[in-house]
Amino acid sequence: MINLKDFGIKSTKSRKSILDILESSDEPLTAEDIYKQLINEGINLSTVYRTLQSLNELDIINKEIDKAGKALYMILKENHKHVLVCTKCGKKIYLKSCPYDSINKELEKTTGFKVEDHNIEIYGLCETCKKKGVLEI
Amino acid sequence: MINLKDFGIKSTKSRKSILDILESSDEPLTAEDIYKQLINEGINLSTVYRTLQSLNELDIINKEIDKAGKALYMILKENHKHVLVCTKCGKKIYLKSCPYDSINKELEKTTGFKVEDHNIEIYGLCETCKKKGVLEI
DNA sequence: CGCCTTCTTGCAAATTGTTTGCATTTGCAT
DNA sequence: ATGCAAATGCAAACAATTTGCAAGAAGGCG
Repeated sequence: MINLKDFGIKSTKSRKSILDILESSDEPLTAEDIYKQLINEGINLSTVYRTLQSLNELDIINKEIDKAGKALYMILKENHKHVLVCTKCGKKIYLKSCPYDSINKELEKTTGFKVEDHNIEIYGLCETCKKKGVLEI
Repeated sequence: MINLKDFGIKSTKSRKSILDILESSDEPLTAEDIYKQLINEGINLSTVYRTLQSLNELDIINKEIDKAGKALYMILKENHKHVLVCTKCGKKIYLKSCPYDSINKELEKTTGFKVEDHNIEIYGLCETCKKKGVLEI
């Protein structure tokens, strides 16, 4: 469990709750998602946004923008940067490691580009939908 | 040059202008970008948005969301789906083909996931910035 | 060519997600 | 415990995008 004081910001009830939610979720969450889980604690939506911004600046969480333009936030452990997205049922399979590392080295040679980081979303059919697909034709 | 009637929508002056701009740009554009290039033609911003939505639904253009949450649109020729992004100067190098195709086959075997499509952004340093970086240390 | 229906447009107002100003409250170093 | 800087709530501001509606244009058909 992260201690926010170590990061130079005050450890408040709101922040701890928000961090808690992020730490226990294995899916990226929107500000709204988090806010809804906190209505009973009386935490303001602005506070959620401001906290998420702080956590992001401190590199405790990661911020990305989804296809609809909404911001998604998730804890930075080993980051889920490689995702298989099923185009039929929407299921996401998060990969633990990058299957492309070897190719990246080759890419560096051929383009002269030094690879530092990357995000990959692969679209396709999960095992279930793949099977169903065959039956439906 | 695309004929919009073939796609089942009316070919209006506004739409032709917007399509023209998209066709002659090799960079993704925001609705605002396009709108600014059309102020002298008196085209409304809503029209730009509505046209972009139609073109996107017809798969004539591609829509993606940038880090700031703004929508970027670009013509779908051979789609620039593989991009090297320089984290220093922001330069983008669009790759013509996917360097990972071989690995995707392997991925299909190990995860049972049928790969249909993917988007890749690779972050790093372009050749120029890579050299500068070394000197600055 | 002109008419008619249907699709498009302009305009202004609404929506959505996110940010900000300010007065009040809270954490926490001393 | 006390004081000050940092954090919060609230309401209002914002920016990007969407929508309702009335007016205007496209293009199929006679």
